[in-house]
Amino acid sequence: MDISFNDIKQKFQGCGLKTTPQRTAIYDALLRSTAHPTAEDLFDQVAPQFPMMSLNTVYYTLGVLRTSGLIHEVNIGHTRARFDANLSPHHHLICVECQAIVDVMDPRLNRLTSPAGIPKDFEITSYQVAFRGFCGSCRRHAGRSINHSSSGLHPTTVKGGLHGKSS
Amino acid sequence: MDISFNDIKQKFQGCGLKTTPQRTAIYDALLRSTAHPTAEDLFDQVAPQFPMMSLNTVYYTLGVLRTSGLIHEVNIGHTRARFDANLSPHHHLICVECQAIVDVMDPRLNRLTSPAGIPKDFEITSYQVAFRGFCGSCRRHAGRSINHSSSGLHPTTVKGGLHGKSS
DNA sequence: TGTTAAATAGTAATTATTCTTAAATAGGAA
DNA sequence: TTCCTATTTAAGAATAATTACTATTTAACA
Repeated sequence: MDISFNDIKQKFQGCGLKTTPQRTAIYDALLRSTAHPTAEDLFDQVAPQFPMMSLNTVYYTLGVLRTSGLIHEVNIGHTRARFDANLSPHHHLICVECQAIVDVMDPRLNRLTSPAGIPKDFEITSYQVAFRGFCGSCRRHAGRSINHSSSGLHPTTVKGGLHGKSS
Repeated sequence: MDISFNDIKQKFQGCGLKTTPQRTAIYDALLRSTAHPTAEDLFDQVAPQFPMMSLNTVYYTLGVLRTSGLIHEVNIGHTRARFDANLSPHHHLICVECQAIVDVMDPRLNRLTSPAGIPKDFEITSYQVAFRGFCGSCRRHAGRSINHSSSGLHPTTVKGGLHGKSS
């Protein structure tokens, strides 16, 4: 996920965006991260290089990048927006304790077929699976043992498909 | 999805909750709805019966019901929380234009298996698929024709499983 | 190099939600 | 049935995240 300044400049130009130092730094920070940072996370990360920068600029920049399709907004809970520069189709694993978001790149999840029983005139343009649970450190901290049956998930990966046995 | 006052009373008692008129009305309104209303939606719906009620009570009540496991909070975007009294496992279809949320009950979606490539110590407790797109009325209003290929979804439902052909 | 539309930074405003507190009340005990 | 108490309600204040407004600055193009 390494990218040069010129790559970023080209992407910005391709979207008709000016290449400013702040914008470049924010987008670069997001490209380097897999943690799905908040606007404030990015501000904290970039602010040392730009002592005059305002949090507002981060929000504005993220809005522009999102509108241009260079980044995605990921929402887990309604408290704050999280951002992601990984545009390849993927899904998320969310720790309900510490709110960590981990990318799930299993390509089989990208082959779901249209669900049954939905309005015929609804046009689906994308979908995402959000897996929720407890990350390792939160689980250990709480003294939880793993109990896969509670998820409704099959404990092991089934070769060749995402479905379990028909019930 | 019809439920009597005594059913509600029993559910509240089972969770150690007092059966107050406001709480009953809020939960009843949520049970009758499939629109995944916001706290304010519910307030508007219930307020005529309780002119003195405050929005605060709705928030408090929804918090109590959620903690008791009687309702779920559904988040689409970070702007506001939406609520759902439908506890049976299901998924959602979200209109990115008008923010409508439609339940997707296709049982095949409840049989996904553990995704590959995730940390071994992460315990998944649940998952949900969020399908995004344009509902009929928003699509017609914007003059969009249906283009299923943009979703990565197979246009037709494949009998017997959720996966498409292996590529 | 000059021009201009876009971007930045600072401040204020807005929105959704939570906190605090006092009064009211449901539900169990006497 | 009446009393007691913890819970619930309502009202207003407070908070957190985000957006709006505006003057200044700057990147990109001519």
